[in-house]
Amino acid sequence: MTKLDEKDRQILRVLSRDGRISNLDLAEKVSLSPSACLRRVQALEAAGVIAGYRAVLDPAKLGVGFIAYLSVGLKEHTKAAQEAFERAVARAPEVRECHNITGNVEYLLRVEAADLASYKAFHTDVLGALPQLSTISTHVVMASPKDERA
Amino acid sequence: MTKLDEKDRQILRVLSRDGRISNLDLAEKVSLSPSACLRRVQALEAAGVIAGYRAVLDPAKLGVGFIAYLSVGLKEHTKAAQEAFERAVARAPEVRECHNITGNVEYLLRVEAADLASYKAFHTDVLGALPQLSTISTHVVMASPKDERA
DNA sequence: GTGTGTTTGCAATTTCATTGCGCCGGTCGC
DNA sequence: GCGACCGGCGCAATGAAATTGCAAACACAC
Repeated sequence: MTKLDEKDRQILRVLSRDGRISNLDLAEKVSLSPSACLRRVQALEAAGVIAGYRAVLDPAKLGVGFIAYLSVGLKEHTKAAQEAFERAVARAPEVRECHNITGNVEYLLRVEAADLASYKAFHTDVLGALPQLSTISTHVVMASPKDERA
Repeated sequence: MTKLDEKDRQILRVLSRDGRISNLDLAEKVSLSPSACLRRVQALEAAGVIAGYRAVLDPAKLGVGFIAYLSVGLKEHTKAAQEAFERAVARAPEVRECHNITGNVEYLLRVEAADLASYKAFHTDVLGALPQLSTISTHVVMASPKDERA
């Protein structure tokens, strides 16, 4: 993959909105023949520009009624402590995202749980079991006016 | 859609990892015939459990080298101020997510930009143009050890 | 046990993805 | 300027997959 041209960007725009559009429809949307279009998509996949495809699920329909972002600070900033924390987070299904950020705290987590009660359980059982944590603050999501990565 | 059974959950699990798996392969993975499997998928889509499909793009390959989360506080907490802010955010392509959260500040944003310079431009031109903001703090993402919603 | 409403698997049909091939436009070397 | 070369395109043929009708298997309720 040398460089993305306007057609490639168009394809990516469409696919990031509808990852399961048929190649035929996609080709029409970007004004290409199906074969040319498919070849571009394959090239984008091979180049890693398209990292994969996902179904977007509705949390509410799955019984997830509690979503929060957590700022988490560690006691020690050693490599070992960070790795231990990241391992724990990787294992916890409630944690959908974990970002290592700059600022007062080291991590920002996105946590999804069924309700406040199961969030509390997560807080106690998962977070409470980690000795390396110093500060935790919970920010409950009340709404997401924009969520393009949903 | 009455209720999700184990097969449905299995299907959702597979599709959220690989949204473009062929129905044939999916059917095999969940031990169903292709037709039965497809009908379940269609039902899940119709019920809104599957809200859609997306291609996951690699930000780095697209020239996005700067990702940050921003805590944003408003001066006034009026409905009008919130709506104005949300409208502005909806228009800004750099903002990929905007969550209305509890805590010291009202909003948490995820912003993606090409580099620090273009982030600064966003900060000045977009955020600087909003009179209703009181506090902004930027948390640069250094890494994302877990990002299931990517 | 029988009726009712679902869900399944099979098989036929249609639609789609995929690939080989020749064509066109642009580029480079001479 | 001219011809060989390269990259990308569309067309058409091929094979694979999605989709649907239908009858059997199943699950319950009565």
